Amino acid sequence: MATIKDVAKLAGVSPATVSRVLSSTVVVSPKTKARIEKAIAELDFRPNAHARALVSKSTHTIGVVISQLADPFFAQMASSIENVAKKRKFKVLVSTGSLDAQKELTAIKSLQAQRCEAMVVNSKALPDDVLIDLAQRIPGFVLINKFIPQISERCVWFDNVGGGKVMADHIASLGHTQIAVISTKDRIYDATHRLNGIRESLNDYQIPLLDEYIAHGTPDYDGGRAAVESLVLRGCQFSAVLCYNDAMATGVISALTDLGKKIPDDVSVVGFDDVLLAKYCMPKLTTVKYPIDIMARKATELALSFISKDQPVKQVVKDYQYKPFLVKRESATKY
Amino acid sequence: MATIKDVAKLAGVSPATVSRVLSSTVVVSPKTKARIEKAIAELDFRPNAHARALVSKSTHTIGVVISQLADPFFAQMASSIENVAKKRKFKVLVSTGSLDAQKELTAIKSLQAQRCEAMVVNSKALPDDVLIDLAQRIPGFVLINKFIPQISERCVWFDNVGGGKVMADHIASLGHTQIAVISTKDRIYDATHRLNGIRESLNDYQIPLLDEYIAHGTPDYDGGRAAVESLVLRGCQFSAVLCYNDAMATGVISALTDLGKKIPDDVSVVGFDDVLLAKYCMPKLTTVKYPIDIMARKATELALSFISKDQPVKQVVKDYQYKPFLVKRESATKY
DNA sequence: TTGTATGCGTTATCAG
DNA sequence: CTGATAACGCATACAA
Repeated sequence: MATIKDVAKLAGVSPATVSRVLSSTVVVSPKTKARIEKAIAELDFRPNAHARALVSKSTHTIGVVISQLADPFFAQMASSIENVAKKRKFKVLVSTGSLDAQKELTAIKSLQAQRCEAMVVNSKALPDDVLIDLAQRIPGFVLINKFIPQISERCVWFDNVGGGKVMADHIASLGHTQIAVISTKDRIYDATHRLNGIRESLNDYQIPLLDEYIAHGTPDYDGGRAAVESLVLRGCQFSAVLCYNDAMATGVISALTDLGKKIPDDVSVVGFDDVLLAKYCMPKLTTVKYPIDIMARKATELALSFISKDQPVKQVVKDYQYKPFLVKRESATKY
Repeated sequence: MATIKDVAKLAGVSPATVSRVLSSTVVVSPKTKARIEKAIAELDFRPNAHARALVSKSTHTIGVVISQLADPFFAQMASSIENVAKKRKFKVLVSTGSLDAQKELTAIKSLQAQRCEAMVVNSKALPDDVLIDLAQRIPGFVLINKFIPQISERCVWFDNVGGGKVMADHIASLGHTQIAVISTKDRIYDATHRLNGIRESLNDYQIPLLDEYIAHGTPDYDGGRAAVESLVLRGCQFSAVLCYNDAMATGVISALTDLGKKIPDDVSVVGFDDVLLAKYCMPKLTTVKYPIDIMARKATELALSFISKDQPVKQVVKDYQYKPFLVKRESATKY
């Protein structure tokens, strides 16, 4: 690939002058400018971003860490981030961490090696102290899925406990008393928080939640199916199922349907997240809204604001918590 | 952030020696090596990827161009690419082109500026001659969604015409004669090809396909719904609907259900792509499999092979065409 | 085994 | 308005 020198030679000027028309920051005579532009086009010259990064000490890049690209939830998140980044002329570098602390750290380090100025990370596995350390080292570091008091101003997070409450409240107020919960196998705090919320709510309603009524599975369609099977195997009787996410809920519905149950007439099912799928499936999923698009947008703007030279009005906000709310559709009804 | 000089100073050696332990290509005495590693850890030193790229003239990066990250189909594709890239220690740079020729070109140029060595691009809007030109300029350039004779060895593509045939054949052989087609509003050749395949098949079966039985909509759930409405408005009578993709198919099912139709008893619906959603929804979608995961893997390996220094056995393959096949599930049945 | 010097492709400073 | 020149952070050829 042609370099700036090649262009300079072809146009009969110095590299410096070529650089000037590239950045169009200094006035260059129209004639030479035209000559240079012609040379650029002729050679199909593309300024080397690495050389630029090196000398300008800035990359205009925002790094994103998520567990997996294939998950619709994360794809949505990455997409939202890219949208606001694009507006600010920032490149996006996506790295996946797959629920593994080592891999998450590797992903972040790789992003650091690329000298990302900002970083939006969804960390499922890294301990808080590591994240705190990272946040203090990286100017544009923002967490998008958890709250850590010491770096609260860098946390955009979702109230998972509240989310668990919302779904349990709904089902309880609908008159259900035999309630099963389907959670994820992955040992991640989201699941624990949601379960805690469910417990709190059910406790308020004085509805028991026995351990055997809590089943686990992979956080997808198949996991939902498997969890239902284990529930049935244990002889559990239930008229409502609260699921860790929407994908599991669709699996649950499928498995229950196979068992001859009507949804929601025989069994009510509630999902979590409100991904696109929830609206598509039949019956449409009653679920808890996780406003990941808004949150991702906020996180990106926040990260970018940290590295912006024009320091605007100092934020008074302590942290950025987003609240869940119920989206009532068709999969849950009165007992 | 600390540089190699800082590390060298702290360890009391020259930058060159630090570089040597980093690349571990030359033997360094255990003692100094230990000292250097201690310094690296102490300073939290992360080699600057840009400086490395500059001097080594290699970035170990593969660029990906897709229209939008949020689409499950593309998310799946990006994910597959990342998986094989990761194994080869390649970074992935994703850029979105959103069905717009200008934006697609910008995305590719940006990737070039980053000096991506390989590139897997899904181009919906760029004219063939531009793509040919690009392919000749960029060593690791691979197209993942179309066939262009002049650069056939860089084309990993799907037989969309065959896909259209497969779905129409299925429905026709099931005894349907009143068939509606729902296509996308976007003027992209995929849609045309699929439609051509449908026409060919129906022609063989001597089943007419009137223009008014072809409706268009955005390629998503809402577009599917809207298309059904316009079909009904026109007074079309049909017992089967062939859809441009799975998302539209779910919209179609939803709209028809609202109209009091039973799927598949009253109307059969066939999707396209076989994204995750197709298995999740109810009834489960009968659809045409688009093996995007395998194709993405292939495309990545191909792109990487083009830039690999150890030139293996010269490929005899002319191009990489993937064939559609029907996935029979629940949404289509006999007339 | 280690250090010195040079260059990768740009931008920025300083003369002219 | 334009041209040298230095510097960005690192890897490597060449010396020692």
